[in-house]
Amino acid sequence: MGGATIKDVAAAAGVGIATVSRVMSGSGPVSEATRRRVLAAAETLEYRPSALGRGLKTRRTGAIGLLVPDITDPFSAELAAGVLACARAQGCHVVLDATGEDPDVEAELLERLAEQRVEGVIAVPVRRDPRPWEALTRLGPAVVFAGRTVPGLPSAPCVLADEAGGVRSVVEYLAGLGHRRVAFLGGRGADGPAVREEAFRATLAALGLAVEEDLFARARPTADSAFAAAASLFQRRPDLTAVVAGGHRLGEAAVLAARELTLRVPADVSIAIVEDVPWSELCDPPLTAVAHPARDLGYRACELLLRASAGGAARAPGRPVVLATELMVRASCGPVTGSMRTGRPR
Amino acid sequence: MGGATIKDVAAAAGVGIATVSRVMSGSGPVSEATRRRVLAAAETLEYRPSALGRGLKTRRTGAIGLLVPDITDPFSAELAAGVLACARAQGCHVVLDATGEDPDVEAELLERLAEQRVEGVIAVPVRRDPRPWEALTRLGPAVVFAGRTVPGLPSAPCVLADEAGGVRSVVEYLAGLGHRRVAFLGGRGADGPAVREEAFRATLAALGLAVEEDLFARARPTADSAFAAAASLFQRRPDLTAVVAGGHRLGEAAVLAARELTLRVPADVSIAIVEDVPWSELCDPPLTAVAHPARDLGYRACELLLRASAGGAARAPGRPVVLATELMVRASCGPVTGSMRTGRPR
DNA sequence: ACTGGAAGTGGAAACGTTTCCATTGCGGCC
DNA sequence: GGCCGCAATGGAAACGTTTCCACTTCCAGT
Repeated sequence: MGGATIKDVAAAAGVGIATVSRVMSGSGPVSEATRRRVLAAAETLEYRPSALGRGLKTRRTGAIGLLVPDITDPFSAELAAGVLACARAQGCHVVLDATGEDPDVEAELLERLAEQRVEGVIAVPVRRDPRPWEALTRLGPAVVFAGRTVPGLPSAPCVLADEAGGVRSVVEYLAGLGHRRVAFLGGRGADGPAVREEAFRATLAALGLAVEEDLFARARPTADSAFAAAASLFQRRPDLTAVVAGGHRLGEAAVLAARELTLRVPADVSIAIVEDVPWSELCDPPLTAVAHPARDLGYRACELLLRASAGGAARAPGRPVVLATELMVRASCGPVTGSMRTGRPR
Repeated sequence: MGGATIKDVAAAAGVGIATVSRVMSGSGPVSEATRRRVLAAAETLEYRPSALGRGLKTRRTGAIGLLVPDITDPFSAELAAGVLACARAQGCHVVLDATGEDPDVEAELLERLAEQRVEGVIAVPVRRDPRPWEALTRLGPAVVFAGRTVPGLPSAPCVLADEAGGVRSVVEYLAGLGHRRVAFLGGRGADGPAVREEAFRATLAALGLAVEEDLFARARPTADSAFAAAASLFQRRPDLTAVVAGGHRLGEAAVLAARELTLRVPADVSIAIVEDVPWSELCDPPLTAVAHPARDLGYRACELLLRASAGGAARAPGRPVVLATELMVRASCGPVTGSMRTGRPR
């Protein structure tokens, strides 16, 4: 019942275990007759080579660790789908875990993955501290960051979305529609990467628009906090004509808050969000959004990882791989009109 | 560089490997002084016990395979989150894979998991054929089905949502609002489990409502097909007053088709969907839906699995665990009024 | 016919653990 | 004052594989 071993197969086929191994892995020279006998025996005994024994001997497990903040989040899920696709194609398997944006959980999961002797780890990192990552690398596994970087590790291989470009494109789009008072709804803490807010400010400046601190709102990463931030923003600045939400949770909050305050979108206020989600086109009106290539990010991260763990030390330090974002123009942003909210009468 | 082994630690601490093993696993009696020396040595050498060596010896890997159709789907993702939560609490890790609703992929992934010597598999099964599952069980791993069953395996442990109850509750709700001509938008093939359509028919019958075949539409599992099915349904039966979508993809299609045909929801037609999704409340109007306890399903499936693989043969055949669904009443369903579409004039 | 080499095969070591068993002190009990 | 038993420890076998090496055929080339 405990599963047949290579010895059982060897005995059943009347050959040595080395020969069985050669047949199963297709490595050495084996006569056709022997191969058939071995295969038949393996079939009969329902033999499945043990990845444990093999891994122990070859020091290769074919395991990849994947650490995302929350598999329930569409970004994480798409990323995971990309990793799975690439891993499967390369004959690897993926050990998934969720950090919940908690640095301590992240550190513990890294320990576990190290024990599992994964060949590499793909992570959307939480911890700003580079040491756990350095420690893991020293232990063996390659590490590739996806979607975010760790400040202290500028040379670590990573695959990123072009956040700055995405934010720039949406701000330029809004400016082109005539918007001058554009608010930014950002995250506080680990959630909303500050990179989006930075890019927002930079684009405003580049376009020669005023940067009013009053038009920035920040929320903690809970639905309530996001809603409160959005609502208070709308009430504080009745003259704003557009808002960019720096994350899909924040986008939800903006939509809900606008609806609560009976603001018409886009007649009264334009809304754009930075992380596109499947439901943007189901909203009424459909939401204009910056789409991240999450699946590609995952696929590329996995490619990079496998190349790194195969190539060994020969790998170059490597610039970050940056994948383009795409502005999905839908219906939630409109031109500024004279009749807009508290804008000056035409 | 290849990582320190238990021997290295033993040498560094001046003890035998057995003692190191006892310290690391906290099993046997070890003097406090020795324990400290060993721990210090392990720390210095950055020793991480190898799960490979341990697994080989103990025949326990702590690995759980998780097979979902598509990790990108909210149901799968929530299920996975539940499994992860339970697995982590029990010190297990999860090997994730996506079947893409393809029976052959599913079979191949099962082979791989068997080689990995997972202790069990949690699966949203695709294949109607019970044999691959029986074969896997014979090899050792326990199997728990989640969300669906395999027709040929009535006694296999499984954790299900109360699909029938959910459908019944939404149909009764619609009937209570005065709806008499309620359409059902279902899936064809593996996607839309026929169990929902069956429950729909049964409830109609129980309520004494006519079951008109003309009010059933079926779509292949693509967005285009779903949209086409929904649109043609609305056009074919302008007199229908409500539609139940038997899946969230189909619900999307219904919403989009209604919008395309400029039907007002719920004034012209009421829409309800069977699988709740995060964006139902963001829709305008928010969608009434039957919510599945996907995360609990995953958690319970994992509990069941671990109990089965621990208890060994002592496990009872076990009735399926059925978890309640919940009708989330939102705004997309309204009472039937005389002015409704092509209903008789008041 | 003899030899060099290749094809085909089996034995045995090694991978890193856990665990059984044996060994050594040692204190307490009769 | 011996003896029993327990705490503390180390040695060695076993888990299932891969792979190096050695060995036997057998064939082609001389």
